[in-house]
Amino acid sequence: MAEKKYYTQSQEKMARYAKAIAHPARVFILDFLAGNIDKCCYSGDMAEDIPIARSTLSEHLKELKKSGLIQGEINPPYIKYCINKENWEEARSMFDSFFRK
Amino acid sequence: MAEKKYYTQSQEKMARYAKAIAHPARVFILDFLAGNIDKCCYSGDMAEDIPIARSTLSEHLKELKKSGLIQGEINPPYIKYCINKENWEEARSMFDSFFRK
DNA sequence: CCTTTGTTTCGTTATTCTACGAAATACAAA
DNA sequence: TTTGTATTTCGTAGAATAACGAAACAAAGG
Repeated sequence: MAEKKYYTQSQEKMARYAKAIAHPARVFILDFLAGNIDKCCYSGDMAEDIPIARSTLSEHLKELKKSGLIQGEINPPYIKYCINKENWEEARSMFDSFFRK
Repeated sequence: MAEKKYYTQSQEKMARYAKAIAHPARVFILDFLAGNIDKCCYSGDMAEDIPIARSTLSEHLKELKKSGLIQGEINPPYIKYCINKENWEEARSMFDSFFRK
């Protein structure tokens, strides 16, 4: 059944990006990765700085990947995480015009 | 018990603002209010454009108020909602520098 | 092949969120 | 005082989130 959508696609997308950022651990991770934008990082690098279970960290990374803000390149035996520049830029400009209204 | 906080106050605050924005209905409301920044709006004005129960709308407004992004002035028999300019500006600049890293 | 290393998935539990309608509140006007 | 209008709070239910440890996986090195 087609639910009646009163909000736009763009508003829905904003909400999705915001949700990805809506947890201190994920803000921390994004800050961490954004500060190393060309270097990228391994999950283990972050695990040393974040005192939560590795499995929990992994779930946060999964959430961020799902949102599109980061991407993970399998680079055995590691997985290299980076900011997804294209989506990061999209989110940046969406938040920018959102707040500029 | 002092939980070990690995994230900063600022990261926590970012997460709180993001959480407020993390629902399409609330993005819609904020767009609505931000577009009428000096005029402000009544809950009923929005209710006409948002096909959800008024009680649900009210809860979203409560969330937004709690986050500090909006404020409600009681102006009987209405309640006038507006963007809280000070916090709005704070959020704007936090997101701005967050994405600019 | 077995082990080690780095990481994710699974199973579970507790908490928080979202939504609704009914009831409550607050004030104005009749 | 009674009625009407605008809005919130309450009670409830179902869905989603967050956290953990145990188990699973995948590749490299012995």
